[in-house]
Amino acid sequence: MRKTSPATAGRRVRGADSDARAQLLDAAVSLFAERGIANTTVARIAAAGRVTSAMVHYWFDTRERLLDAVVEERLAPLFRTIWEPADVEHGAPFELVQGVLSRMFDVTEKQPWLPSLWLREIVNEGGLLRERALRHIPSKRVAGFGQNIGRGMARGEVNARIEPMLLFNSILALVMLPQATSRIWHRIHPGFKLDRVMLERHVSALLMNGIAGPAAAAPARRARRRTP
Amino acid sequence: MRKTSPATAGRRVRGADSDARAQLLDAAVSLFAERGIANTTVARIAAAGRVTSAMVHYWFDTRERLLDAVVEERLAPLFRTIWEPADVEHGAPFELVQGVLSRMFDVTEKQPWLPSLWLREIVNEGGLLRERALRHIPSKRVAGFGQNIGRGMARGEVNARIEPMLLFNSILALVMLPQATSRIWHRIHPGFKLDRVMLERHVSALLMNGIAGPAAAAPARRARRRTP
Amino acid sequence: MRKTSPATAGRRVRGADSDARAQLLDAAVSLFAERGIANTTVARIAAAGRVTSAMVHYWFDTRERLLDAVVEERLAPLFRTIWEPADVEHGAPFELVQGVLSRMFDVTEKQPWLPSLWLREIVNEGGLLRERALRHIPSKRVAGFGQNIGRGMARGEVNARIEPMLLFNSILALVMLPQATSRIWHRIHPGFKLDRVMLERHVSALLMNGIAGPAAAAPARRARRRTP
Amino acid sequence: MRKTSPATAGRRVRGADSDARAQLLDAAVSLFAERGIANTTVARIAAAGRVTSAMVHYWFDTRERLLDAVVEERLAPLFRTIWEPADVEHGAPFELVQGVLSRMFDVTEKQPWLPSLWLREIVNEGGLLRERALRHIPSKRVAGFGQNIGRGMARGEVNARIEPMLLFNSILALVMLPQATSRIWHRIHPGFKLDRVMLERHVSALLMNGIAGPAAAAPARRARRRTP
DNA sequence: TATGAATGAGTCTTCATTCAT
DNA sequence: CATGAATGAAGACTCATTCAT
Repeated sequence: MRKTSPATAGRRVRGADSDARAQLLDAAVSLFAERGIANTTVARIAAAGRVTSAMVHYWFDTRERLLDAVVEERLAPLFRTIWEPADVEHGAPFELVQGVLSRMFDVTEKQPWLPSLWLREIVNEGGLLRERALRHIPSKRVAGFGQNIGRGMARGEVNARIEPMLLFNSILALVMLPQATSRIWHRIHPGFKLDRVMLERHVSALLMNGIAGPAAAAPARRARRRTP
Repeated sequence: MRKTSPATAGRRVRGADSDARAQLLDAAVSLFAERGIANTTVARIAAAGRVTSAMVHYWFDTRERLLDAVVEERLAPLFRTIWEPADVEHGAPFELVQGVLSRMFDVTEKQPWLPSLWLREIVNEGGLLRERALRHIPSKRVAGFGQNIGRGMARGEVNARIEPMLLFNSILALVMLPQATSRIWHRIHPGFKLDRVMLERHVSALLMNGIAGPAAAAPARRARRRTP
Repeated sequence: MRKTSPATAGRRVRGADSDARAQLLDAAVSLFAERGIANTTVARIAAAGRVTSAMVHYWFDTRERLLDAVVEERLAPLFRTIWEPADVEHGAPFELVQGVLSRMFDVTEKQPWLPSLWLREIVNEGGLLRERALRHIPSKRVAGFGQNIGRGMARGEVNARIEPMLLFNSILALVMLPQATSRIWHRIHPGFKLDRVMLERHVSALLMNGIAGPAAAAPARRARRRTP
Repeated sequence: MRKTSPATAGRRVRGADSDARAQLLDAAVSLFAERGIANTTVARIAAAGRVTSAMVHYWFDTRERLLDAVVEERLAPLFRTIWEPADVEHGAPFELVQGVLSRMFDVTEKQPWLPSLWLREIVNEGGLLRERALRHIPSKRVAGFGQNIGRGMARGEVNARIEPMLLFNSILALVMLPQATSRIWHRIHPGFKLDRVMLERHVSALLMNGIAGPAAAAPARRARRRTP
């Protein structure tokens, strides 16, 4: 028997009810980021949303479907925000990187739970959202991003020692890890305060210089170096 | 009232038993890396070690103590390997970075489970080994590493736009994330094969150029490029 | 403190609502027969009646009272139909049996859910309607039926090897079981189609000959035996 | 992860452990007969076996597998006992019926839970063991039984008004229903005591005379009918 | 050392029931 | 009449842990 419930019926749009649902999704997403999915019970999510766990099942049917909803309604839109504006076909490598980078910072500024979730539950081994999220990651664009960098490298604009296919991974790492781990660094560097501006400058400096590299900085020399 | 068992008695009994114990630790560490600690039951670890879960309790008493053992006997030595040779007081920034970097690669080559565990269970929010591991992380050295970079920056050797306190985090990210997430990238870039040499070159290129920065890399050259 | 609702107020309000109520009772009775009472949720009954489960409670207050209603409004009338015309005091055994038999067939033809419900939920051990239904079963008549057969046996009209008190049970069994189990027999005898005429002939043949017995089958002989 | 447990490991034969398992199966089978499967919780079965419900899962893994075990280890052997000795190819109809009949009585005498279970959970609509049990019912033999009766009828040995395909159903009904419903008849006929001898005589009388029919009761006439 | 049997506490899920609207 | 939202009380199942052997 399929019950008549928001979980299965066509989604409703009117305010009140989506509120409860949305609040639960928010609670879920925060807790998942803080404690990990496997370590977060339905009851805890319910408590964070000031309802009983029966209500979580009322809105999402099962824990698994709650995970589906998290991916489809919270993560997928962010992936789109990051990737849709990227023109991996024609964009210049540096602008492409810069664009992805700043959109990632925009997104994580508003959704502070994202870094932790992305690292632990999506890309890391055994991440509990991996399969689900993969369907919403624009694989072609991500691959296209790598190829774009590769073309830039072939044209001598990009540091030849980096690996184009790994670049996005590196960006992800540089942007997300500090944000997913900020608490532990406070312990190691007491008094240290991470903010977006500082982090963005740091990452941008590392990446942009890293990509450019000595070769790109003086393409002439490389030719010369080879000719003697 | 506490039973006499290897878990509580003085460690290192004789050859045979340390074997069983060591095998269980290996199994645990692999499974934790593959699936996450919260998602790995004692029974599963036991099965991977070809024993019953009662034996896991015989050797480690409780699940919590097993986590202690993982940190103390598997992680702590690796931390020492990475950090002990680092002379954060007197070393030159670039050599320091290079050293840490290559030791991290050495270590992860032999312990492929390390990256996933490090990211998910140690540094990430809610990591289940965080507190335990923190006691074994040489906080002073890590902080000293940042200060060393900071001094390098003051001397104009290091790109002024990076953030010294964040540098080790960035190194960790660049070295570990690709290794903790390799399977998902195979899906996005089919046929792509990650190996140590490639990764080390990539990370090294990004980092070294990134740290050096335009000014430090060849300040004269940039001027030239602009003048023509 | 009890709310004003059709469930508690005097029954029979007006056309429209009794319709909804009657539909729910029909749905309930069908589902109970198909799947068993313990295996049928209020929500499922509601769905079958195209309403919400809250409406089931509106009409019947609780699940238990719904069972009461099923017995009182659906089963009891059928019991009366079957038993009221039976004159267990003066009727002749064969006619009595024949009468009960054909009324059972009449009733089950119109209410195909009856056999399953009767067997599983009324007479079988642990039947969930047993207590409720017992109040509506004309025990005296059923007992009287047995006694009537007993008298017939004493008069030599009825096979002496049968047990009068068991006869109604046997009738019930022969009439109801095939109808409550028709689907499984289709599987064993593919192509077999059970219809009322066939079943009634079969049951009647078994019973009538069975009751009559060898003696009754040749009354002439018995008469002769007596006359000499 | 598959746990190492009796539920999945190859069955053990040594006394002690099978004991606990067998006791639980016994408890299950009794409770299912008394109260119906849908109305019997795992905890209740556990309590009847003087253990916790975790132990039921230890031995049977899931409730569903417990049902499998009930069918395979308790019901299937009884089906075999009843059907294996039946020679539906060559046996004479009356002997065949007599044989099946007495084996059914033998079996139900030792397993008093059988009738209720058989009627409610196997043959009745929505019986929770139907699919499982069907795999162990020797359909060919049951069908062959009907055909045997049919051939007897063609030879004029069997009452032509009965339906051969329905005969086994009728036997089942006559044998099982009284046993599955004995408690309710005590209420209707106070002081009535059902015992095997009485029931067997009754059923046998009904059936044997029923099958034989008027013709068989006076074989002379049949001969005559054929001669003209 | 090693195991099988056992358990208590917790987790997900279902369901009858209530109630404001 | 009718519903959607909400809940408490079960019920199935899992798991770390214990213990006699």
